[in-house]
Amino acid sequence: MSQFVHPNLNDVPLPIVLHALGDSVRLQIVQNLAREGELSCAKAAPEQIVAKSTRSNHFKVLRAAGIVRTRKAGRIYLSSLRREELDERYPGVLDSVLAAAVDQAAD
Amino acid sequence: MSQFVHPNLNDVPLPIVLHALGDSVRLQIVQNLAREGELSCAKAAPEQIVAKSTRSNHFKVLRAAGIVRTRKAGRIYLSSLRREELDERYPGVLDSVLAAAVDQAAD
DNA sequence: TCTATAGTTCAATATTTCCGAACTATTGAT
DNA sequence: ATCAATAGTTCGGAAATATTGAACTATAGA
Repeated sequence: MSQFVHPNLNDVPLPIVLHALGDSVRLQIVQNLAREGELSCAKAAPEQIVAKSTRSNHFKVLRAAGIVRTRKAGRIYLSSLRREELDERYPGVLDSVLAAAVDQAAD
Repeated sequence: MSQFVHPNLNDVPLPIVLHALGDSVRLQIVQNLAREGELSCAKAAPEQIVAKSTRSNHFKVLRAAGIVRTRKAGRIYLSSLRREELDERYPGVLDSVLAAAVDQAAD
């Protein structure tokens, strides 16, 4: 049903962004999107890790934080990072987080 | 009782750091410490905002995330940012967060 | 049209966070 | 020495969040 709401980044306070990034599953999703570009929910966060409904909720959190944009393509939902926008609003934050996350990846 | 535990930053995963920063009260504490240097708990986070016990817990979270170091001085506990260490472990993260937080401050 | 797939929503449970109350330790005054 | 005040911690329960399975929606393909 719902076509998703993607907030204007000016309306997203910094703690919301950091909170969204401050979860290992979501951070992994963000990393995957950074590495691979647009991905389906399933590919961005394999279901072994969390239940399908939890995963869906993680994407909701990421969207609400302005970190991810999701569009529907057939029966799939493709998400991608809002990199430039985010970098304009909060310069360096996403970049440094992604750089820091690189050496943590355990897959 | 407890003399505080301050983890080695190598033992602190990135999501823990981001989670600690992803709360408006804690972020404000961090900003205050960045601006003023070493501060007592009370000065870093005035009690009007949250209960004393909550504030105490926020500091515990910040310590566990390796963001803050606390030492006892008389009946006061002085906390300060672990800036250099944090910057060595996660370059740019704290700096960009502090820079981004500046224009958000509402006091 | 029937079945499978991808994801959402909902309601219940599990986990976290927040708070007040009781406690510890230190200081300063009497 | 004792008493009162201050700064913070710890604890247990209440409030808020997160996670999950089950039921649902929508699309695609046979």
